Amino acid sequence: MVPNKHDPSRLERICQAKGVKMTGQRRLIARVLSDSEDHPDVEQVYRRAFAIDSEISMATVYRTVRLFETAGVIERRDFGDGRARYEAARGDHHHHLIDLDNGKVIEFRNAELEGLIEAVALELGYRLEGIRLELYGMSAPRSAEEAHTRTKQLQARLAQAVRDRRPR
Amino acid sequence: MVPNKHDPSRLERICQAKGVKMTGQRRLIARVLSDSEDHPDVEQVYRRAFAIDSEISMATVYRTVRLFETAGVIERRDFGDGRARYEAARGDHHHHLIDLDNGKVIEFRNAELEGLIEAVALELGYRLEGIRLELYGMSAPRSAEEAHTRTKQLQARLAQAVRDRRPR
DNA sequence: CTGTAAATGCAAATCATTCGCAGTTGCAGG
DNA sequence: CCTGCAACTGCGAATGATTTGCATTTACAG
Repeated sequence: MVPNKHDPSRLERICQAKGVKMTGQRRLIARVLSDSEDHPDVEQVYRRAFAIDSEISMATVYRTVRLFETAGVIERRDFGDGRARYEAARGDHHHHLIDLDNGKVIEFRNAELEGLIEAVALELGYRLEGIRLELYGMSAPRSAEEAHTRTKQLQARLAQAVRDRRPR
Repeated sequence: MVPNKHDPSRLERICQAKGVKMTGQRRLIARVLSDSEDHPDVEQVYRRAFAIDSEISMATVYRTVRLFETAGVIERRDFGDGRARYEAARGDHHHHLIDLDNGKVIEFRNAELEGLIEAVALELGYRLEGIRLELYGMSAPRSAEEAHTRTKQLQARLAQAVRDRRPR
């Protein structure tokens, strides 16, 4: 029932346009990344691809993801947990806010902020080539009660973190 | 000539105040980090410590640096080159601008910027707990000529980077 | 001075990622 | 539709940073 000439995923089309040679597994990875709305690490990409077609290896995922990145088709992210995350490259620069409660990643953009950052770089005598901005925050509580609960949770979390370090 | 009761380094004093148990190698590492004005990685810390007293192992440096970090005495940095850097924790938050020409790290601070960032977080419904901001830039050329040279260098650099990926 | 918990050194183990190599495949040119 | 070869893939072994197990040493309270 699956059409032989499957319609290419968004990223596959972009690869095509950029002249990146496509193969079965590259198409698959392109599709997985096109369909992902989050920031999967390589293993997640591998698992999602494997679920569709088990004819793929980690090595190829690593190679392909690297290829796509240097081709500018996807972007690498590093949220400080020791493994690379990827997301489809969109035209805009956006930044990330990581929710310390649940690890969720919220994307945002702000022209004023960007302008100011560029100005700061210029002031230091530099032409800005890249920004890496991540915010870490707790979703603001609506009530004092909620705030209290949250504070206790945070304390517990921090104590735990101190105990077994090396966040996963 | 070295006094037996050596005067404690700044970080050693802070550890003391925080109740971190000190030993010979911890004192040594505290001194090395106190004296470092840059952002050494673990191997550099090890080398600098080893140069003073070879009675120290990498494992201990790793463990101590981890200990100091969780105690809030030093801060871990990650400039995206795959190894952790450390610097003594100062009271202020500051950010880093990495010079793409020579890898030098410039520190800066900007209240306006920080305020704006906090506002952005708030706007998203979050209380800001941490910021990670790194700028990557090329030192701005003073002349058109210099600009041209620089552009060519950049192109060569980029081409090279594309070729052998994995920045060191 | 002594006992014990904590710290250290060493080497082996982990973890994410890359690489070597032999076998497979995509596809330009016939 | 065939051919040939460069490019691609899978596998497992190699890397590089960091952590850990364990036997030994050390700090220091009693």
